[in-house]
Amino acid sequence: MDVEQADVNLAIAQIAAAIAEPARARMLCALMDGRAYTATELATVADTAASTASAHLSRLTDLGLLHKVSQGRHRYFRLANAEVAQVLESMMQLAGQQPKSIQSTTPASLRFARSCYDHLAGTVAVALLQQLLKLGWLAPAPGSDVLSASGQQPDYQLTALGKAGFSALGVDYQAKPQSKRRYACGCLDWSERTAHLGGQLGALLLAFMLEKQWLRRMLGNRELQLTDLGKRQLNKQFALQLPAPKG
Amino acid sequence: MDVEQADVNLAIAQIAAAIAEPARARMLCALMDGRAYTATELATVADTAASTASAHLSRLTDLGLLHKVSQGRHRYFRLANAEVAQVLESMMQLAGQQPKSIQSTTPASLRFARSCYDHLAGTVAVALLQQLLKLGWLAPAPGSDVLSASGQQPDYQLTALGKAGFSALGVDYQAKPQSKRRYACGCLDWSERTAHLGGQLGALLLAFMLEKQWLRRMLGNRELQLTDLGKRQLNKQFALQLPAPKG
DNA sequence: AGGATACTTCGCTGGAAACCGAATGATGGA
DNA sequence: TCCATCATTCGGTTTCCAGCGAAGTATCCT
Repeated sequence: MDVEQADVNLAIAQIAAAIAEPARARMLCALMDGRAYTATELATVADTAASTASAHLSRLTDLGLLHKVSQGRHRYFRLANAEVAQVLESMMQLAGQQPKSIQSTTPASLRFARSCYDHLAGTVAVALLQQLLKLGWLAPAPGSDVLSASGQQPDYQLTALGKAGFSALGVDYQAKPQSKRRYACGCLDWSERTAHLGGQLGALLLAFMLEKQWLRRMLGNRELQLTDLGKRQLNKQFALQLPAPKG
Repeated sequence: MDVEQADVNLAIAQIAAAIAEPARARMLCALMDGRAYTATELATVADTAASTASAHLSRLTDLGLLHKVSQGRHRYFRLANAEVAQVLESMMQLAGQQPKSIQSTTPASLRFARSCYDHLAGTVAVALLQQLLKLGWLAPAPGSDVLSASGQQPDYQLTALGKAGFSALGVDYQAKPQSKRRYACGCLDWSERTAHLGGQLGALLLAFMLEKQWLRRMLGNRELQLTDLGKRQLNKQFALQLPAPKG
């Protein structure tokens, strides 16, 4: 057996060892839904102390099985790529079962709409970003990884269509050159686990929606309430269909 | 998380743990060529003592990753099914390499043609069985697993075509009712690692080929020499193309 | 029948790693 | 600015298992 082959075997053994620990296997299975989870959540899934979970997550990340995205004081972990999912998928098949994901225990009202720093987050925000991309108002910026393969959230740029649309709405999309902040970028949504719109444009948009009474701040927390006006306007301006906020 | 999900995670962890040990990973990678290897060979691949390898192989077999076939004093191990190979394949892909197999160190002359107890084995025998199946002289017996999924080698039966063919050749395919021995069955070939023809019919066929001088016994070991006559006859009677015996 | 070969079982040892709690950064919210 | 929360690092304990050799069983080869 030649040296190169031995390397492959060793690599396989390392990968398998990373999955072999029941706590880590639980984490990885939970991540099979393709979303990102925080370290604390994964500690819950794994049923271990936070410190133990942290060590597990470090190992999985170092080995390249997971991808880590820091956002504020949270660390979001997701599967690094499709190949990792493929390995887990094939093992699940061998185990004779189908993948499931863990249940989210986030309060429904917070999941629906809330502020994320200075921009909108939650179900509404995720749907809005996807709609803006679908309508062609926004486009991924050149050189930006759409699927955040690099671990960075993608950048977006306004299209001509988007500029016209926001102008017509009365949104001053011409951001003041506020320091070096990114203009428009994806921001990982902690309830939906996919991106919503962040950056300067996201902040402008939230300010606009609050000013126009599409959204109302709830007292005491980051929850936002979508008004009837807001619901109608989102539907009218962006053809956005939303489910009723549960809870 | 519900109970059923926890079971899946645990199963995955167990599978991964079985692959995680470098020695076992080496064995499994060697088995990726789909052939069967003996415990001793796999101990060599794993670079461990025979006793250690035996424990590893037991674990892999108990977990359902390997299949064990006893033949004489040898134990042949192979991957249990395609799903296992799929898991390893995906891990190899993740490791960024392609599978290779270990080199066989069997003397070439022995690999080509030899006796296996009382029937023919080696490259010639494997090719012959496949040709008999292809020509329709033999067919898998009903209720017999063709791919030895049950761990048993498959049984075969002579078709009408086969009976006519052997009659014309002068092979007395009507075996004497020798105890309870199987009439025609696959027999794992230790150099080719796929089945050749065993059982009463296999024994009859070898006797016939020796009598007709298609094969000659070499002195001192189980090696058999394919004569020029034998080569011509195999080609004429069975349309069998053979590579030249190397070594 | 006897000797060689293939494999397994047993008992023991050593090293690797999973685990937790406490202490220490890092960040957001009031 | 202070506090709460999220996450990581550190130290010490415990559990697990891979490893070997020796002895035992099965099978073959002559």
